[in-house]
Amino acid sequence: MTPPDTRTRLLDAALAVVRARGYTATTVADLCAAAGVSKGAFFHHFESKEALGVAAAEHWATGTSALFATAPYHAHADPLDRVFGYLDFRRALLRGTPAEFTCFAGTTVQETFDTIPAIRAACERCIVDHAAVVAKDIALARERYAPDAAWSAEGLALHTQAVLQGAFVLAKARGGPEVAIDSVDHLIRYVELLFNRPAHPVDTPEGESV
Amino acid sequence: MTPPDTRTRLLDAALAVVRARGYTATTVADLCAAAGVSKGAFFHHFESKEALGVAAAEHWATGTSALFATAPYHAHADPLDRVFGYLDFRRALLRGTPAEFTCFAGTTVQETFDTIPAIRAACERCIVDHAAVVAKDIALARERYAPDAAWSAEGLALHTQAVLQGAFVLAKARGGPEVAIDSVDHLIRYVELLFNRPAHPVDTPEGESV
DNA sequence: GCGCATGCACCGACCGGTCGGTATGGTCGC
DNA sequence: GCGACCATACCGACCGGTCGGTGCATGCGC
Repeated sequence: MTPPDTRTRLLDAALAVVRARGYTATTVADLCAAAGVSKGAFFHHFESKEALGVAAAEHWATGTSALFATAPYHAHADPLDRVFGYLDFRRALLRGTPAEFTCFAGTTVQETFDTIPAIRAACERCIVDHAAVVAKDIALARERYAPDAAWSAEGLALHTQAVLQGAFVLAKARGGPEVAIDSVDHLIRYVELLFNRPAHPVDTPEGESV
Repeated sequence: MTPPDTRTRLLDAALAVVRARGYTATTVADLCAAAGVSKGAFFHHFESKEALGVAAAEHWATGTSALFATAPYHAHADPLDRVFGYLDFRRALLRGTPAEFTCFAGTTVQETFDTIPAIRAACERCIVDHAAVVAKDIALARERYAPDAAWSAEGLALHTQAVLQGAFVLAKARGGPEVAIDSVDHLIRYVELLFNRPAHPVDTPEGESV
């Protein structure tokens, strides 16, 4: 296991520190300290703090898309089962402190949407691209189970992301994940109602891993 | 119409500037310039930037609770009509730029939840107290129309706030209110399904005011 | 195998500017 | 003339960013 290189260490540090303290409050010195590198190394790899912000958003997208791509719910043959599997998976991730389970892109875009266009755009791609992945299974499920529904797969996928982002905000305000879990439960109930599939079999693991 | 006093001008400026730029990125000088007062005036009325943040959250709570208390949807005799009236009202507020329609408390708590406990707590009160107001009508509607429901009025009220907060995040990422409106539409559909009242009469005004 | 030139990764002291906050003095209603 | 209110000059700390320099891996002539 080779240790991550300096650039990756800085990006990982950015994800952790910014999620806890926010983008603006995070200083370059903070990131260097967290990554264990010098300021010279920072500006060798990134031409500015803004450039790091953009790169960190892309790094976040890479990490999360890998996490979801390898998640076990893809094994379901039925697309609607995969949709519920995705939601259960998101629900199961709501553990620990808010800084640990909340979203880098959502946090960062709130601070930068009006002042740093490049970072806003990078965060938008993060969220929209992930929603597009979710929308694929929703579209298949809609085609099979609700072809005449008044809502679109893309719109419902974006709504799932909105609920999650809002759940993160409330969890931060409250100081714990419970309120976020409750909100995701409402989202799951909504999807059950949309597809007329009440009380889907929750595969909440008893002996869980990670 | 007497002009607002210095303290109120600073608080109003804080709501506007922080919603656009974020709490950390907003400097005391920014606030003084926006309010048209001197730095001495600022520190006469607030002992620190943090104290202003707490006061601004309370100022925000005061303003929003007044806005919702005087909204026309309270005229409905039926509590469920008031719930839908509230959601329609929230939907109608989603106009203009994200900085104009998003929430001071939600924005600020994202930056400060892990670093400034007093501000986190003030923002939590903002959101939770507002949810409690909404929960009252939901509780009455639940009692009348869905007494055996598996969800609580308080939980559903918090979920409405989560959807709105998440809708704000997506609107900031996208740069406009459309995606937020779509998400609120999903929320309205969810409540319709919960109460078995499909396609409630939307009082979307054609000749609208404010 | 050796000496040396080259270039990349990295270091950390340093810069101008800005931060939140303070000290002091003036103005004005009572 | 006194206290509430506000203006202004100013402070030390810290910000993002720069820059001259160092250590080390590599390539190459011989």
